[in-house]
Amino acid sequence: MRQSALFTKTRREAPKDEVAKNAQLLIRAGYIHKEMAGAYSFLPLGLRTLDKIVGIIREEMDAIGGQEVHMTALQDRKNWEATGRWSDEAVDNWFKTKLKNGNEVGLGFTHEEPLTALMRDHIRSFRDLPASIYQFQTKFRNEERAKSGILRGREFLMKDLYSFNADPKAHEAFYERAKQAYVKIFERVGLGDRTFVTFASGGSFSKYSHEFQTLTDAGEDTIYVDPKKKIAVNKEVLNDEVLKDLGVERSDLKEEKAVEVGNIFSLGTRFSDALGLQFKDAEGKSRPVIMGSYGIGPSRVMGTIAEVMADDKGLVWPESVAPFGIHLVALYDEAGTVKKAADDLYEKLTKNGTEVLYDDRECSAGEKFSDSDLIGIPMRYVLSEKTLKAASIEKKDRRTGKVEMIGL
RNA sequence: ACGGGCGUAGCGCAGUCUGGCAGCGCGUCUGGCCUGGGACCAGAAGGUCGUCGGUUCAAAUCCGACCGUCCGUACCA
Repeated sequence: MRQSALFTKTRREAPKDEVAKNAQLLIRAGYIHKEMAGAYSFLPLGLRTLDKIVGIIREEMDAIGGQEVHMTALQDRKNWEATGRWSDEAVDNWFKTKLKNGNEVGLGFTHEEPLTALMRDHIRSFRDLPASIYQFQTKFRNEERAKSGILRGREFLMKDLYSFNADPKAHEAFYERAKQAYVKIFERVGLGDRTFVTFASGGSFSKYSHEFQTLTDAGEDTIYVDPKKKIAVNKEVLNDEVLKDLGVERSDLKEEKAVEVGNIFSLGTRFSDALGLQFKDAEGKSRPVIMGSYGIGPSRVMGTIAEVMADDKGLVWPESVAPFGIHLVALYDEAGTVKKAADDLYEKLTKNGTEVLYDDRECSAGEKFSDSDLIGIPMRYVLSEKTLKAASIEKKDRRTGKVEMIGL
């Protein structure tokens, strides 16, 4: 991509209505645009990064047998009335709207109800199990107060997978695989070191659920981390019994602020009972399907990476999610020699399948460098009169700042 | 939902206390000069001072309501 053609512009200052670091940097660098409080559009750079995160999650979900679907955001109230989650008393952050005929519909904040209802058409027998279905979906939550940029919006992207098993044992086995897939996802997007499997309240069907919490002061959750065992406990459930269950000592725990980037939990038969999702077992007996739910917000993950990896100059993306692999910065000379060499290099790299953002703009070196730092592509190649004389390219690592000269 | 802050050019702000010509910086456009860290010089364009109402000879400025937005607290299946 030639930067002169990229429609987004960087800006020197953050808009005054953003305090959250992730939103400030992502807006300044031209990744996102704020539409209103808690609702952000993704621009070309931002969409590329979001798509990389989505791609990683998709690979890991497919690897554990997940099948992707795309459900509707509009929700039929009858599924939600069946589980008692339609009323505003039960769920206080519904977005609801009306059809022309006056019937009320909702905008989905999660999809247990409609998917359970959908699966009734496709699960009849134990032979139809197990199944695990997932989607990437825009979710709507009518938060009383949006905050923290893309870490907590009213509209956001969510990957939600739901598992369907014949018995608790099969469910537990899948749950464990999903947990490991999540660990892998957070490693791959560059958050592995600071993301902890965190024990949280389990609801009525299991003792615990598991949250994936990334350490950052920008987070809203307080967790207690055992760094040696690489596990954590959410403050909400911290007590002696839990400590005993997990085999950790209170003295080993450190209090930390964290953002919940993922959450998995067992649903038991709550939804299958309420919506009548049953199957015939080998003896011909009808039994409810055992379910689980597994969520990750890709947009929140993106904000979290921005939050924890950035430095004072701007964003710093891990290679796996960066919008481009190389930022080619050309410092043009009068004669046009640098321009020709840079154009050639850009063509060559692009043909090889390398994703290159080529700064071919007619502006000062300082501006190009500042923009490059702000945008945060992991590797910067500089081509100038100076480097051409040595028939070389200056290669700089955005994260470490390490510079080396490589042959052109 | 409660408490607090903010709303003036595309962006960041001053001006509001004490009513009296709509300002500055960045960005944009023109021309010049530059070209390894957001350079410099000259010129130009750009405004419903959030909205509605009130007070006044006169309102960005005072009063009221509303809207938007941020922070904190509460909430977060």
